[in-house]
Amino acid sequence: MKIHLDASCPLDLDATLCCGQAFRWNKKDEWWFGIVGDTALKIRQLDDELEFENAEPEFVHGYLSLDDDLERIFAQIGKDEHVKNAIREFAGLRILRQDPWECLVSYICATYKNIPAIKQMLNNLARKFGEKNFLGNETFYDFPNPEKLAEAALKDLKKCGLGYRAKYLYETARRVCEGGFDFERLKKEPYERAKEELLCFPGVGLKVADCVLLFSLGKLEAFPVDVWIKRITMKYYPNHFSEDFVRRVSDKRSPSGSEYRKMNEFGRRYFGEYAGYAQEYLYHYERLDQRSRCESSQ
DNA sequence: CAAGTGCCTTTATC
DNA sequence: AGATAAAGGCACT
Repeated sequence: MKIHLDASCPLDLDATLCCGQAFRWNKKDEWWFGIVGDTALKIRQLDDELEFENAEPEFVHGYLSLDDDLERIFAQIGKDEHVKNAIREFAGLRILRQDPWECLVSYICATYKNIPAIKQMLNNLARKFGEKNFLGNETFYDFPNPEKLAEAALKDLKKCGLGYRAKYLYETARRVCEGGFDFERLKKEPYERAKEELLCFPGVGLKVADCVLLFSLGKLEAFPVDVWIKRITMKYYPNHFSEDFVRRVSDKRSPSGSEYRKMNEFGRRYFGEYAGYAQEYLYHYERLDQRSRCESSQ
């Protein structure tokens, strides 16, 4: 199957799948392999052609958010040279529409971990608790649904490398099952309301909630502030804060709740209704930039 | 190769 | 309210 991308619908598949918003994609040769819901997917991009196996075009179109109007989004978030440079570099990075449950679990696990370790944990969970799924000669595992994880023993979750996060996942899975928690309903709630509900789950703080809102609930105004975004904000946008605030926040690793709220509100006010896109472009740009500095110094 | 640092933070406790 | 510490373990230098 193929989807033709014209100039009005840019896509950078590599940036989209490797920028750290989703953790279960792997690239082998030209092809990306992943599993979305219960659909194992093989996909590649050749210039303006998107080629894939095992899914309908509508499904791929939706997952990749090809209907997000990037022209309009760039016009709104392109407030300064920092974002504009990032847009120039990889225009076509898109926010995926992930499954909310998988996304919630992913970011509960992601706290205080690096991306390779997060991938490892999620793969362990899928291998241990997910259903087998085949595509060609390859075996994939679905991401385990709430029931599967709610049945899991705490020690088996720990074996997946979750550490102290295991008990948060254990408790969250139970609450989602018992309450029949409806993520689809959350998509219809406004940002603040949906955020409040997510914050009730153990292991979910302000940052994790913002990630789930942005990456799976369609709240493009969400502006997650992790260590990178904190550094970026203090480095490029210090004049939006008091000198004292910048000094205090720059010195420590993670912000307090009120400091988080200040940076989060800045992002949403300054970048507007698509602040989440600005966040992702800045995040990816800064990380690539640092990686290239490392490589060139070797 | 060992040891140190950092990691898309949250929670408990003072 | 606000600061501080503790919580796996893996990856990278």
